[in-house]
Amino acid sequence: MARRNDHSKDELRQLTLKAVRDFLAIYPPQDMSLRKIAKLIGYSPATIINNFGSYGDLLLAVNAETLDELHALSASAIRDESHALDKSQALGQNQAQMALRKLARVYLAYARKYPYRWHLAFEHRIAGQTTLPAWQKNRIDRLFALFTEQLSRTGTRKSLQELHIASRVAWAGVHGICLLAAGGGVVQENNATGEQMLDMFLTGFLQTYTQTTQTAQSTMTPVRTTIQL
Amino acid sequence: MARRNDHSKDELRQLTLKAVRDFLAIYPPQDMSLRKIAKLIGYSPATIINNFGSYGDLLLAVNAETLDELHALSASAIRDESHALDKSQALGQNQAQMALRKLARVYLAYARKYPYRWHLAFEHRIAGQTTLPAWQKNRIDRLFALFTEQLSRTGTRKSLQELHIASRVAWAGVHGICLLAAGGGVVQENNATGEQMLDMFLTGFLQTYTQTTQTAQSTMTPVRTTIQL
DNA sequence: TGTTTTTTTTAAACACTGTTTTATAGCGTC
DNA sequence: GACGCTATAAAACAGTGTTTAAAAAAAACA
Repeated sequence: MARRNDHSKDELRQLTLKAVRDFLAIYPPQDMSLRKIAKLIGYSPATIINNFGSYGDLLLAVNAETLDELHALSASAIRDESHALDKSQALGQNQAQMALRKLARVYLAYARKYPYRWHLAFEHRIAGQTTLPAWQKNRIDRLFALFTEQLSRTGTRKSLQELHIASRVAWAGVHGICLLAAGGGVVQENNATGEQMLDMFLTGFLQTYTQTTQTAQSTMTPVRTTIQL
Repeated sequence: MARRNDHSKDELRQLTLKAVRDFLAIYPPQDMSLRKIAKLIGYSPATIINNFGSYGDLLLAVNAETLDELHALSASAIRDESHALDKSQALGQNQAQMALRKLARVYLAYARKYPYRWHLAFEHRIAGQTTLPAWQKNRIDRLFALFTEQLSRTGTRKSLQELHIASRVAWAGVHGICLLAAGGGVVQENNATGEQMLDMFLTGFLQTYTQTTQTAQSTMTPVRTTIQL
């Protein structure tokens, strides 16, 4: 009915986001609803919509937080690795490889610690929206960039295109393994640990990536035509 | 109100499943609803629920179809590859590697052709259900088994545990890349083609997998402690 | 100070959703 | 023909996100 002035616009935003975070710490996204969050913060559903635009936009804001947090953790983990100089074989290449492994482990640890929020961030699609907003896409790209940076530091000469593809492959592999290891999805793996899978993947990937030079593409499989089902 | 006897129980099941398939050929899963499907087949919502148990169970049935179709296509693609004897170097190992590459391409082609159904099959979780039914889990395991089979045919001696992990890694990599290449999700990649990414992934994975023997695990990264965030 | 304007908030209405209940129309059986 | 059984759906229910309209408090202005 009337204005309350209990919280400022920004305070209410933070209050709402925290409520969602707390909810997703216990319950999966499909159990969440606008009205439940509204009740949790003691405001009406319409108030949340006024502040975020829509329920979908609220989820998008939560996802932005999640991606930011994941990025921050990843970046700091890499920074730690870069600063700790490996005395046994003080080579930037190996530092880069170690950084990539650490990156992968941070991903896995995050997906395990916040499974619902992690899941929501990577699979939520807005109802009518076919493409997600630019500020969200930038956050995804920033995550990719972490992989690209470290791969470029491995010392192997690659074309920009190859580097681009390699970073996507690295990310996709890590993501797929996290999906399997962190559960929450349809597929789930219990017999193999996520760490084992990540190690096997990165060992194979990095070994071939660092030994193959730009010009010697002959070790790569020849291009084939797309399969028609 | 009254019984119509237009279709038998099984006919109605097939009719409903086809309606869902047709719907998902055009519109994404989040636009679908029980009532829309009911209207599409000319029956009431309650009739569908009587036949499938719930809307969630209907989706589960659709997913079963999807997984069956994907399995059938994969299996036949592998069979073709196994029968076509490679005359240049008629070795089972390379046949297995080629089969794995073909497997990956079938996955990608399927995810591209039926993005919405593919997405639904791998990310749909029933609301209250924490674990999916056994008959569905078996279908997922059957997909993994295709990877396990081919990996075991590469001729490299591995422990059962290692083979198990490797098949999961292979699947996860392929899945992650399909997620990226087939779109539909939050992340999407346009600059790199799915085929390029699959080739790079499998080349790296298979090269290391086939060269590393069971006893020589020294090339693998030493086990580390789990990261605490 | 009193009045107007603006802003914040919500209650209520709306159009949906999946599900349950209840009633009924048709079929097979005696 | 009367009986039960079964398939079907209409209606009711509890929930969803969103829009509309109204009201009250704060801010701006006189």
